[in-house]
Amino acid sequence: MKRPRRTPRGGQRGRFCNGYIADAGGTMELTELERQRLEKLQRLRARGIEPYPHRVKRTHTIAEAIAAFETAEAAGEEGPRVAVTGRLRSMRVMGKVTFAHIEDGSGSIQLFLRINDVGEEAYEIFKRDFDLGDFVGAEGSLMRTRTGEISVRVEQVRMLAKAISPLPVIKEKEMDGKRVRYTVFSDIEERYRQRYADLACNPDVRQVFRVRASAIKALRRFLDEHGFLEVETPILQPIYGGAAARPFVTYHHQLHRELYLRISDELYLKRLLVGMYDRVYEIGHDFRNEGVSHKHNPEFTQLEFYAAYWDYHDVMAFCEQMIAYVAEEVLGSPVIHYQGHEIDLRPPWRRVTLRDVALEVTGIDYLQYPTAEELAAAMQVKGLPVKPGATWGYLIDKGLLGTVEPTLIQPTFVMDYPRDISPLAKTKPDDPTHVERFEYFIGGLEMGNAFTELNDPLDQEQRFLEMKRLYAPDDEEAHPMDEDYLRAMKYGMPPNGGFGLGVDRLVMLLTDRPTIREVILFPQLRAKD
RNA sequence: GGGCCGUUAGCUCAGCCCGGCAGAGCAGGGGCCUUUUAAGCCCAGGGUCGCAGGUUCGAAUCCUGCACGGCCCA
Repeated sequence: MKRPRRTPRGGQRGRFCNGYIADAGGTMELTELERQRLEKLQRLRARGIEPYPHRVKRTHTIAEAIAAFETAEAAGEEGPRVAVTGRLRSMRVMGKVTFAHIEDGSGSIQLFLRINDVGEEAYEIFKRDFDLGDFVGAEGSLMRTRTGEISVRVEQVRMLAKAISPLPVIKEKEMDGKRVRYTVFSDIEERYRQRYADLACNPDVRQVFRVRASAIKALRRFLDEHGFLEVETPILQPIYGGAAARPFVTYHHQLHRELYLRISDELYLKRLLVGMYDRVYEIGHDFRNEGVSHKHNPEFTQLEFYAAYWDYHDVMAFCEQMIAYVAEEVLGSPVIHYQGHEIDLRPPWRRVTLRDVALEVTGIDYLQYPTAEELAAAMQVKGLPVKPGATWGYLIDKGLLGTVEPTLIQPTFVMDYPRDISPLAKTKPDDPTHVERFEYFIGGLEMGNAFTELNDPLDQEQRFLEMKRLYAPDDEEAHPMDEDYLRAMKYGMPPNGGFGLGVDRLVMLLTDRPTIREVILFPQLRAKD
């Protein structure tokens, strides 16, 4: 929250020395450095130079300018004349000649300004009133300097947008072909709170979100090419469902009713199968009212798809192809590196039942302990975490699988889950205590969840009723009864396989980031103050 | 929810153990410098030491609480 002015102008010392950005009663407090820049801005205006002009002359992006020079050079021609624009990144003033770098979205280029070329007045203004971080335009011919760097021999330089606040300055140097950085903006909290500043001075962060965008594009392309229809379903829902999670609640004033922010897309997407779309998918945000951690953000991006006439084996085969395709498209290889591990995403992935992998890692065969009490006791003997009052399925899911999860580095399908934690999945034909469900893990992270979807309305109704019995009445993680969903299913839902993917986690994997906040542009943070 | 660590200049950090004038580099200001690239040299400036209490003649430093963040555990 902006605070009102604390003390009258003039008597203050320190960080917020001079109050406000304007005398007109603005509320932006200024630092010493900001005040100096504001003075420069006012000096520009006093000379009739608009620091925020409406229109810009630009003939080339910086990358285009460099390419144009190289073409001309190869043909033995003079360097072409260009007008380029960008953020001022460095300035080396050496008396009557100044070197600077500007950067745009395509790259950076050196400016070479001589007092003889730009004129005395313009040169002095540039030296005195232009700062690192300002957006500027430069016009002139391209050339190589004595050290061989392609540069603009500037004839005209213009202010395009004055920066009042100083960005952290990045200094870097080429050493053995590698870039060594000497100053950085690395305070994690401030990087997230001021992501714009993080992006403005950390090119590797910009790259993360480029990878993110191309991963999502690749997912879409793969699904589109396989006959899936992209749809949009409600985010505001009268009944939440499709996952075990606590929802966010909001209120519609005109309708006088509470609505929930969706925790998954599942029940609406499956309604569409009733409506005769064979293959549908949605990529969007789900919201879960839970704690934040290195792998959880309350708002996250999920891909879900549903395919009629598939079972979970078909989904597995499709999943491993899709993920390998995305890695190949985005990184150029299906073999990736995550947190020091080399991970091979090429199909086929390992397939193992939950029972077997839990036994392998924890030494507990949960079928030997058919009640929650027995299982909890066995887990305690092994020193595994046990939540008091947890159901049998919950113990298996959070306790056993939670222990297994970090060990699953290479892509792994963990199959066949207990029925009571999977109210929307079809039971196994030969084992009514388990369902045809899998979760898949890569790099020690759970990436998603899928099943042969339950399409028997009578069974589905039983499952909803069981949830009511198994969970405490106030447990919001219990799956609520959804009458309209049952009504849809009663019209006939084709057999189908469904699939979910945590897109943020996939991006973590592809960008080798250990925390979800590194791959979400504006992650949720506590309010400061 | 618990444990540990962090919060000092615009940025990155030292100082804290053992209390005694708040420091460095970069950035910014003034000066010199017409091919530099972490440009260089000279000069001067910049701080509510996260916030609130306590101990003390005296607290960035010791103690307590709180806030925010990080790591680990639940």
